[in-house]
Amino acid sequence: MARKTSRNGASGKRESILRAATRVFARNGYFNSKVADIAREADVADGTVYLYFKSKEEILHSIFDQNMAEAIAAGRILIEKLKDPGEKLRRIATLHLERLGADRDLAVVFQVELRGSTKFMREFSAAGFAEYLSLLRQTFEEGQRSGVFRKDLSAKLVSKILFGALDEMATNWIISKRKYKLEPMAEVVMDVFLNGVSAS
Amino acid sequence: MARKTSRNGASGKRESILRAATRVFARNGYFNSKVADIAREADVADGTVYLYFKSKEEILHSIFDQNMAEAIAAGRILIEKLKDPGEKLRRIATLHLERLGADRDLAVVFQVELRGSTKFMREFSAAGFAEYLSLLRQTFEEGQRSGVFRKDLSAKLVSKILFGALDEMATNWIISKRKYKLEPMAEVVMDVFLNGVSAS
Amino acid sequence: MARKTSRNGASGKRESILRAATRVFARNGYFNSKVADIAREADVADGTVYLYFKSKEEILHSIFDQNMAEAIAAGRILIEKLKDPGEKLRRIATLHLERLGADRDLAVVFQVELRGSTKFMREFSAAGFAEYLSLLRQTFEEGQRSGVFRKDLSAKLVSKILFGALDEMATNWIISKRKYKLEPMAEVVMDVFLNGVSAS
Amino acid sequence: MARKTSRNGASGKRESILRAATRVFARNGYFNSKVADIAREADVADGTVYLYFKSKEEILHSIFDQNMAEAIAAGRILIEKLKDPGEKLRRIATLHLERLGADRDLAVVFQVELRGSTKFMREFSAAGFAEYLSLLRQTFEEGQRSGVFRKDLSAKLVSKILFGALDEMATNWIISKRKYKLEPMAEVVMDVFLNGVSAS
DNA sequence: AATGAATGAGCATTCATTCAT
DNA sequence: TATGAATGAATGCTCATTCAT
Repeated sequence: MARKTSRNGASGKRESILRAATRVFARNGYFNSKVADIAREADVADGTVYLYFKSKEEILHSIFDQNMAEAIAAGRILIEKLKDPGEKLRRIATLHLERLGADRDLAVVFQVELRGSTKFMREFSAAGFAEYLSLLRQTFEEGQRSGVFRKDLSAKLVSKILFGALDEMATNWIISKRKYKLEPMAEVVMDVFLNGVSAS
Repeated sequence: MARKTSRNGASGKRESILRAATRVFARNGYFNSKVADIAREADVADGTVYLYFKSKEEILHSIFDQNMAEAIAAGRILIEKLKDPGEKLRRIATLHLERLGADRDLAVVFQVELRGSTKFMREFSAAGFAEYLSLLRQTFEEGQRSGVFRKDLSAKLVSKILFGALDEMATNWIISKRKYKLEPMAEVVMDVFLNGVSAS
Repeated sequence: MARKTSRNGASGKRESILRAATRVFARNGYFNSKVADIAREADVADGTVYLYFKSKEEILHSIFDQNMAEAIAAGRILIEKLKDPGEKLRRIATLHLERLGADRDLAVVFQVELRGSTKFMREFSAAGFAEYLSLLRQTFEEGQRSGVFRKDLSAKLVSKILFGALDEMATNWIISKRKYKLEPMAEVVMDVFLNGVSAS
Repeated sequence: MARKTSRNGASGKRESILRAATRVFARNGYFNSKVADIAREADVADGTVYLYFKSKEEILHSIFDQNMAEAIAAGRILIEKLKDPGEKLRRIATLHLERLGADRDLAVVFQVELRGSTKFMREFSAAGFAEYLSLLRQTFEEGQRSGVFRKDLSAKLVSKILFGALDEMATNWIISKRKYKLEPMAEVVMDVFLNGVSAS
């Protein structure tokens, strides 16, 4: 038991720093956050941060990578058993806004802090983001093949349109002064989207 | 005459700094750009920048404000004479991507550099951006009243969906390794969008 | 006059930092000296140091380069009019210990702080130091040609022996607890040295 | 037996760390060498270093102390049976350069790394170095009494001159780009030196 | 004796901004 | 208006040392 706690304590420290960083970045912005702030929030010494991450920037990237990987994995499992491509996209869209809506700090980091550099945007594009877009595109193409979606549309472009719409919902939710649930927005987006891309 | 030249010289210097800053921000990112870089690029002394702008941040905001105001004004003129709300939206969308597609540096600043702070995102929301969304919403509502657009949709949400889709087109164009024209993307977006929101 | 003061003030700032650094390095050692200490001692802001020097290390190198160049120039002038090579070496040796003996801080930097890195030792060797050794060697060779010095000795080795002996005098003077004049040591060294290398 | 092995193992570890440190210091310089580097090179854990040495600085001092003590002991044995003071000094000088010439890493530590701090230079002076100089001085005085060396010279100064000359040979050997044997330099130094200090 | 994870003090350098000229 | 030398606050990262195991 003690050993298990110890083991958890060890790997838990990495997680702890990651969660602390998400809170701190969301609160102050990436550039205004000091590594010392993150360390204090995670209740570790400054130097300890560097036992788990090479740099402040790597922390930011790790937040993205880890969450993106989880989201994609969750999405794949969710649609695995479904047949209807439209329904699949609906589930993915809902999951997208559900996850961000469940953790405002994470949402701020994803919608705001991660966007501030061309450098990151390129890696962002290259890494998990491309895979996410790819998941959308493949599902759309499936629908095109099965005849439920218009074949005259570029699946690639269409998936960007869908992503852009969802992304804007999330960003607006972040900066909005009003409190509302993010996840239901998925329905509206999918209503317009599916209506726009359906065959016949 | 001398005074007029002087006036022009002065305002010309402000413009010159703004253009220089756009290039520098696009090249190095806002946080990595030094005021001294901007001054050198604009061919003025460091201190001169502060005769026209209160801070480095104000330069960034001015780039946004000025371009946003121009874009909205241009958009209003463009749709003034048009009757069809769908056509109006199409023109606005095309203008949106046309302007960004015509100036990659400006596009980088708009799509990347301006996104990196919650602080700015809020002001961004408060200022010209709200007005732009409002232009989209009013035009959509016009279409709802005239019966061409579905009345069961929230105009506010729908305008965000459209903006998000266009915004994503622009961002992808920035980070894409491939060279292509941005402006034609407006057609595809409008195709899906109008199909999705049209009544009947 | 005011302009002259101003001009001096400008270039004087560089000198001022150099002198301050010599004092600080001598007092605390190079590695324990903070740039902030140097700035305070020179009565300028921390950042001002970097208007005149690229790095802390460059300050150390500049102290060496500048003083070495001065010493060599002074040495050349001193021996210019002399005929006897033995007398020339005697004058150089005296100047060597005179200069170091006149400025204990400078001596500490030369004898101790500059020696602490192979990196510097190589540059040290490559730069002014080589020129100094060369001055000794040429003078010795002159004496060999004129028949006053033994021809069976390697001028290069002999000049290192002389330098080593003088260098050790200086180092011992630095670390000695007793107060004594450094410069007179030159006589003793030259006595043994000239006696050791004289022909016949 | 087990205990003896254990004892050997233990003291062997101390030696191992000392040798590792000599390599590491020679390679990177004292200030750029991390205790972790030394530990890795010695194949022990970081903390283990502190079971044998109080601090990083103590390691450096131990390298000096241990080698200096060995060198002096070896020197004493070497001259024990000799009669001629000149021959004694010759043997000591040769041993001096022989030892350094046999271990370049050790030579780098002795000639470069140990010189970088006034603090150490003082202790350096106080400790084994003084004893070494004293050995030279006593031998020289022996020669003065027996009439082979000039009586008008200060034995203390003369021993510093000899040390300085040998020291410079060693330092030059370290920083030289050319590969050559260090030990033969002793002959040349002794030639000049003995010629310079011999009576009549 | 040995380990190595954790600590936290310490610092060179940058750069937005000011202001005397 | 324009200059650019001077300022000084601000911080990511390193690494010698400790100590619980």
